[in-house]
Amino acid sequence: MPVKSTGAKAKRMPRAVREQQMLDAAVQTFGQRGYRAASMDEIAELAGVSKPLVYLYLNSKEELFTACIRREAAALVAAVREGVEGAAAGPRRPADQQLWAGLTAFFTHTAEHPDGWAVLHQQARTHGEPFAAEVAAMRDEIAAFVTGLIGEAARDAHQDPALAGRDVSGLAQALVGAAESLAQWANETPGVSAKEAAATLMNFAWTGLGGLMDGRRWSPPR
Amino acid sequence: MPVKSTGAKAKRMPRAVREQQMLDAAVQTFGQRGYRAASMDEIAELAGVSKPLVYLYLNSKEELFTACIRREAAALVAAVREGVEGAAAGPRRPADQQLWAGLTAFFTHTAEHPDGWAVLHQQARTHGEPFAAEVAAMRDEIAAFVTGLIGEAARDAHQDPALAGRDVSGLAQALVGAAESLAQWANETPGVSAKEAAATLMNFAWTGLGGLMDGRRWSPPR
Amino acid sequence: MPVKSTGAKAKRMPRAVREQQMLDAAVQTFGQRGYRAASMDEIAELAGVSKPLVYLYLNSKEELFTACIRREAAALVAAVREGVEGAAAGPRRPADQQLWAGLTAFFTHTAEHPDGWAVLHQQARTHGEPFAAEVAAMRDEIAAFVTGLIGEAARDAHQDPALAGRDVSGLAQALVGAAESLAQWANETPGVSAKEAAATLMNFAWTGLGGLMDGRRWSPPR
Amino acid sequence: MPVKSTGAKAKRMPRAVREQQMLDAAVQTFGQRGYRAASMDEIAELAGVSKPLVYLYLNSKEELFTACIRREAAALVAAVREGVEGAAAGPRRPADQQLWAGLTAFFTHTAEHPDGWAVLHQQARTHGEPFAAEVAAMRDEIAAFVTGLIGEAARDAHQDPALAGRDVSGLAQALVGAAESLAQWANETPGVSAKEAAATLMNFAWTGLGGLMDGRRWSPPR
DNA sequence: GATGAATGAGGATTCATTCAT
DNA sequence: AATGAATGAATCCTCATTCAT
Repeated sequence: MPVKSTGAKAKRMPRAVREQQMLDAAVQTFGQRGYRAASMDEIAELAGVSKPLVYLYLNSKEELFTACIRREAAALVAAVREGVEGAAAGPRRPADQQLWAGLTAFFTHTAEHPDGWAVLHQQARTHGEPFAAEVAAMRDEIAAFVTGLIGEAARDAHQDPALAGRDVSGLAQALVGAAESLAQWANETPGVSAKEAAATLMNFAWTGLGGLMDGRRWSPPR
Repeated sequence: MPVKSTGAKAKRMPRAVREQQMLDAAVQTFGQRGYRAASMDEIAELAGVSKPLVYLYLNSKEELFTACIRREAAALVAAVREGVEGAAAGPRRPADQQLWAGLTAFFTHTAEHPDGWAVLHQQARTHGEPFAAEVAAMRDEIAAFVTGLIGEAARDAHQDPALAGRDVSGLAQALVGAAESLAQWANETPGVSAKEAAATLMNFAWTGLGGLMDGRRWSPPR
Repeated sequence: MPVKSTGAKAKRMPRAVREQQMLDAAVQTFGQRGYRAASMDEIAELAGVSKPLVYLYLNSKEELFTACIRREAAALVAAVREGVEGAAAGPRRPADQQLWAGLTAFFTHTAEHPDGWAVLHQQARTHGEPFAAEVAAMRDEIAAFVTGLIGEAARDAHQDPALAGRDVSGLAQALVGAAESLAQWANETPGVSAKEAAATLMNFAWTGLGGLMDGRRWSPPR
Repeated sequence: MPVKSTGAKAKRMPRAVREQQMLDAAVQTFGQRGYRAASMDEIAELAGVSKPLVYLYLNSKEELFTACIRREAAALVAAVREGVEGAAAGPRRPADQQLWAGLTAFFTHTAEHPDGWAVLHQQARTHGEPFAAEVAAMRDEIAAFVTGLIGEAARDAHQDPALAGRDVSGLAQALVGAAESLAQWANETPGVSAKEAAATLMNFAWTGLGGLMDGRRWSPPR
């Protein structure tokens, strides 16, 4: 059963397709080698094209990297969005279930696209303002999303949000950071599934949030 | 009028001192530029010595980097240890206060040694097994430490600590991620101090941990 | 409403026209960037055609450059010829006025086609025998022309040409070189008009020639 | 008779020496190939060193080129200066003989250093402001020098030098162009020596200048 | 008549690393 | 104990040129 499509040596394909192939190769290479260590030669070879073509379409290593970041960030945000909103055509689900769905989608996506996640989490943040800014935008988008969920949860519990706006922001930041770190850990540690990571975080986070909303606090001595 | 101070042009100093100067320069350079982008030229110049001397003492870029990681990891662990144990010559303090002391020490140390922290957290983990392993050892040491504290806390509360080893690893990861995220957020957001971030995290973490140890869990639907 | 003008997007034009557009673009690019720095990409874009078409019509960068040289050289020679002969349908003018007319035409043309002049004077002479030979032919043509004028001037003055043939050749070479250099200078220096340059040279040259023909000489000491 | 110095494979020489070798190679290559066509590879090989050493000492192609221009310009100016002043320890010579000495020195030097002259005259002027400025400085120095001589000559002849500054610039341009043209012609035409060409030029120039200073002018018709 | 897709070859520049002193 | 001199091996990027349609 010979397949005609996506074969290794397919020549003369439309630009849009080739571009995606290049981005695939670039994400993989950047993710595994790191931005500096990844060579354009390797990326081109992996994409099955010559180097000049990569430059013709993507202009420079920097622009190629930026394109990778944008694509992967958009894909991750979309995955989380879909996880939260996608399934529920019916009545709005409670906030905790929404958070759970989002976290699951997040961990699933990062587990399925480890290179993309490495690009976002490890590479983009460590190679200068312009790249970091690109990721910061995504992170803020997700943080805002989580912030909304926490507020909703407070209302669901018929409680005055005893949490000031800045508290909520801080918590969201902590949550996102924890999630990022856990995703990394889950990717690196054999035998840890996305679901498991999601459950761990959810367990920890939701319980903690619950406690906070009950008014339990911890105060530094003195 | 020979000067003895650590001034720039001090010649003929003992090997140990020269080595520390080189490591200082290397940590700074690796932390700010990244492993690949850091050049031995720059490091040697910053250390005020010639390149061959760097090679004479530290053999290769890889070994130099490893030496940096080891030194910074040891310093961080020591700082946390000292934060927890150092002050308390008297009776053992309650576990929560120990954890608070540890977190504060951690935050303080990383804030005061941003390059060292960058080497450990960003560079070492993204440049191949051998380096990552070095950091993993440190992380495990800290995780074990925290595990001990949690167990202690459970005993303080007369409860069985119902947390398995891997759970603890995951929690440690989450904590570090949250801490890092909060630290960055605190740095970027005007009006949020590092201490405040630490308190927020402690609040969140301790409440959550407390909940967990009380047996409160969150379970996925169905 | 189809437009016939030489507007940018006119499609399907006869070969001769397209070729001239390409040469226009090439002369401009070669003149401003230099032979090596000019890229076929830039030329094609400036000409408003695709690169393969340039190759279809002109075969290679070398041939394109040669075509530029030939066209510009021919245009310059024609301009000078026309300056000298064109206006005078009546009786032959004295030699000095012919020379003046030729120089004026020369400086005017080079001032009006700076890129073409740059191609001939700067680029063609600095990129290998084949191109230089092309220009040398033109230069010799002009030199011969001037040689004739000088001889004529001598006869006009009813003097035995006290100048041997080789002297005349040398003088013609000197004149042409001086003219070329002045043209360059006039192009580069704001505020120097073609007429002014022509007058300067004419003044200098004609006076000098007059002196020579009067038998005034300068001899090296000893 | 084996020679130990300047042998092809002399290793480990002091920096200053190596630098001169590199400049020698660079001048030769730039002069013959042109700035763009000259490759650093070729220069390094011709200099008998590796490419990195060229970069270590001279930083970039641009800086290397600038260094060439500076060195050659200084050498040419020095040669002319020495030609004019050097020999005459006694009383000041008449201006015409000084000019003759200068021209001869100029011709001799450029004939003996054709690559250096090509760098100055052909390459430096066609590759952007910064390089051209470097040469313009030299040209101005020489022009000022010649201007001085002309003024002196006028005073020698008890005449007001009726030449404005820009006239002098134009004349200098014309002279250089004529000289270069003559030099090339002399090289190509069998039986014409460089000295003869110099005499021809001197003859032409001095007579012309003399005429100008006598107030003889040529005026366009009408 | 005209072009989108593609590449082999080469060029400037940098870097980790080593000798010889 | 310390260094000035030197390089092999990449790396990013560009360009003239050609197919297949």
